[in-house]
Amino acid sequence: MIKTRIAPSPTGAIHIGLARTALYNFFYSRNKKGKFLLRIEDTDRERSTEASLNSIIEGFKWLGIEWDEGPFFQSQRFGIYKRFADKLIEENKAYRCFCSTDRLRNEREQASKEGRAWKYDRLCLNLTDDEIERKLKAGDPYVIRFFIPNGESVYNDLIHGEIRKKHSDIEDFVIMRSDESFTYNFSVVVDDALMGITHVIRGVEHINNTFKQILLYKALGFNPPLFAHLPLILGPDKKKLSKRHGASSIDEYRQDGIISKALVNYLTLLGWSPGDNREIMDLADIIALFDVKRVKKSNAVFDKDKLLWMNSMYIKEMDIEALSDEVLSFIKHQGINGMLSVIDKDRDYFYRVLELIRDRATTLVDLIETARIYLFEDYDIEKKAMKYIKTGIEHLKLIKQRYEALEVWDKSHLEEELRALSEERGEKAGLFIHPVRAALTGRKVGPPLFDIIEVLGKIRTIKRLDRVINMYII
RNA sequence: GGCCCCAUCGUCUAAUGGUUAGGACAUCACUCUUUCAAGGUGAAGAUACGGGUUCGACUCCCGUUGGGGCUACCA
Repeated sequence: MIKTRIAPSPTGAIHIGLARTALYNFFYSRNKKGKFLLRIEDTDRERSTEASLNSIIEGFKWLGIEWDEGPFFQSQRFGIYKRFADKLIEENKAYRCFCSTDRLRNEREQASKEGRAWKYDRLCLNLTDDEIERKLKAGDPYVIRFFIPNGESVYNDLIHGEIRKKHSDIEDFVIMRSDESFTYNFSVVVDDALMGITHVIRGVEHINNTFKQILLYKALGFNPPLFAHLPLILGPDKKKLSKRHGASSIDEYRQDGIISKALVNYLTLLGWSPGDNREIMDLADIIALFDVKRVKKSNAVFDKDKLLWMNSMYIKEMDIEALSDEVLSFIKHQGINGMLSVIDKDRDYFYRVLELIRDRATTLVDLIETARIYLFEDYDIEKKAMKYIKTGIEHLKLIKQRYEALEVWDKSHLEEELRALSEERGEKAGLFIHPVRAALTGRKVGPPLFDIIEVLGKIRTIKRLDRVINMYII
């Protein structure tokens, strides 16, 4: 059985790249009927935070990502790593290094100034047992470095094919820090091996690490898993997407009123496509079709416009109940006051309002702002709408009288009545239509007028017309 | 600098070595229409460059250029 994992480090909110990697791992495991696990890589004590951990878990849940095992925490597994590190030292596959960070930094700086490459010079490899013993006794701080043997490594990347690298290009990297915590490359190998991960799917920035890790797998006596390296998601400037680019965490999109299904759908298509021209796909479709073999090699620029378009498609085409649920949970998540009780009072009316306004909304924020107008009677009247009202005040009075007397309240009767009135007066229907929309919604533009009036119902309509007319009586 | 990865419209992408190089977003035009959208129709828009291999190359090989990533006691 295959097993994949997502292994975030809790040093910030879920950014777009992490979300997509998680999604691909999740899809792949589901497609292959395997398992998917969550592991928190909190070996960096300095940067890991509880807040970040919570927002990652909450974010994955929002995206609909479900893990079968975990979360596991690397910070709780140092004992395990220690055993394997000790074993490597015993077998002379790793060694203690007492070099000061100052010396290392100076060497590196000097080398880069002279335009030459530098890797650790193995000074401490030549230490005699006596010297090591003495330093240990003196309590000198040390790190453990992994000894890179001579040779070359090759592996077959599921996306990129065969990639090779000479060991002479890899340095004896640190696996245990001087504070006895373990570095990423080491803990990730021990964990992936022990947890039975069969497929490691992650960003291309890890290709170089892959060779270090494969060497570690072998030194430790484990079989390496299969690797698939995903293309990067870039900002508009074609640099790796980051905080610099504005909204780079999924939380920001959530707050902007993006529906998680739309975000998932969009992210899925950044680097992968099913091969036919399908774009709008639900989770079941994606899982059924997903395969890492179809993942692109080249990086992709994140296009917010297309995300917004996709979000608007979801808003337009979702079941009305599902859309309502999205709106409700958004309101709760954002802590918007006063709306929930009004919606609950008349759920059917809310559905009709959503149906009326959904076509014109791009985000949940738009949707809620517009819904407000229909839900509350104290809606504001925009300047542009006010102009229509001013010039059309007499028409408003006339149509109000007619509508008060109207018995069948549906859009065809409403339209008939208004058109009859305008014809009687030899005027264009627009002279009525525009002021009425302006009066009823406070907006110059919006849905077709008779749809608005039908949804509003007779009571609200008359009340709203009165309110506006009265503004001019005083 | 060294190592590694990548290269189709502005962007996301499709194309067993044989297609008028397809679709989507964005843009523009037309259409529908009481407004604004949506929808419909259409336009414009790409194989980075140079060499090979081949009857035939977006596709395979080499080089150039360009872009990106990594180069820590971060992950």
